[in-house]
Amino acid sequence: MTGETPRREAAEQLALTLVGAGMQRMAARTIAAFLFTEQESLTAGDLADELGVSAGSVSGAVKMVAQMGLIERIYVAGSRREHFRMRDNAWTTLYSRQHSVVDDVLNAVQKGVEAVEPGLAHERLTYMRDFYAFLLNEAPMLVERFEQQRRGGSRP
Amino acid sequence: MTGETPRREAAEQLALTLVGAGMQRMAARTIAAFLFTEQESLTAGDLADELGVSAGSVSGAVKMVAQMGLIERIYVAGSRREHFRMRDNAWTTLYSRQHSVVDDVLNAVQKGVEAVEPGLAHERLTYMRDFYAFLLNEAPMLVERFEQQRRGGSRP
DNA sequence: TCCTGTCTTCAGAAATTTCTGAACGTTCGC
DNA sequence: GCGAACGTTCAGAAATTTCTGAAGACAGGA
Repeated sequence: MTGETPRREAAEQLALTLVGAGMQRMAARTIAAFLFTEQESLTAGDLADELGVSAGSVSGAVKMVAQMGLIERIYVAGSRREHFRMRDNAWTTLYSRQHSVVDDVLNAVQKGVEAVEPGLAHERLTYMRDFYAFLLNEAPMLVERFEQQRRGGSRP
Repeated sequence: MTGETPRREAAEQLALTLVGAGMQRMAARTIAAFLFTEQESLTAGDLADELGVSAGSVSGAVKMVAQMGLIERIYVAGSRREHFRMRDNAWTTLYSRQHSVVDDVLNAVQKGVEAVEPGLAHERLTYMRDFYAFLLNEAPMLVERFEQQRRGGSRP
C-alpha cells in the first residue's frame, strides 16, 4: 500500500489545482481518475467507487468531461457497462475548445466597437478586439506546432 | 439619448460574455464600464452610479480588477477621490497572468509524473505535462509577437 | 483637534451552484 | 416477454459564492 498513497495524493492535488483553474470539482476529480489509473478504461461504477460519490454525480461529471473532449466512450466486448477512456488528443482538444469562449468574447467586443463613435471607448475596444482576434488566429498554429514537435521527437 | 442605448446594451452584453468566460459578475461589469466610458478615468463613485451597486461592491470589484492588472490607480490633481483607468497593456497582462494558473497545473502534473511508476498513467501524465510545458513556454513569445505586429502598424 | 468626504471591511442575507438519492428508462440475457 | 443490471434525470438539500449596508478607518482642510 505504500506505493498507492502518493498516487492518490497526487491525483487529489491535481484535481484541486484544476478546480483552481476554473474547472468544476467533480469534473476535475473525474479527469484525475482517468489520468492516474493503470487501466485502459473506466466504467461509471469504477468512478463511483474510486471517487466515493453517487451514481448521479458520476453521470453528470462524465457527461461534462466528455463534452470537453477529454474522454470518449469505447466498446468493450463482453461487457454490458459503458467504458470510457482518455482521448489521445485530449489536451489539445481542450485547448482548442476553450478558444470558443475567446470567440464569444471577440464577437461581443466587435459589437461594442460598432456601437460607439470614435473616441476613447472606441480606441480601447478596438485594441481589445485586435488582441483577441490575434489570439484566436494563433491558437491553431500553436497546437499544430506542438504536434509537429511531438512527432519530430527530440531531434531537430 | 438614442445614441446611448446601444452602448449600454453592448457593455452589458460584453460583461455577460466575460462572466461566461469565467470572470466574476461584478468584475466583468466593472471592466465593461472602463472599456465603454469616454472619460479618461473613473472613480469608485462613478462606478457605483454607472452600475447601480453599493460602494462595498465597487470596492471589492475594483480590487479584483486591479489585481488582474487591467486597471491602475492614477493621481488626479485637485481631486480627493481615487481615480482608476485601464492600463495600456491590460489584455496582454491579463493573458500573461492567466498563465500562472497554467504553471500551477504544470507543477501538479509534474508531481503526478514523479509519483507513478512507468505504465499507462505515467504515459498520460507525461503527455499532459509536455503540452502544458509547451504552452507555458510559448505564451511570452505569443504576446511579444502581438506587440511587434501592433508596433509595426499596417505597413510592412 | 475636529469635521467632512471617501474608501474599506465584514457579518449576514440572497442567489447560485453542486451533490445526492430515489424514481424512472434502457438494454441484454434468458 | 420478464427480470436484473446499469445509467439517467430531477427535485430538493447542502455548500458555496456574491452582494449589501452599516460601522469604522483614514486623509485633508479649517
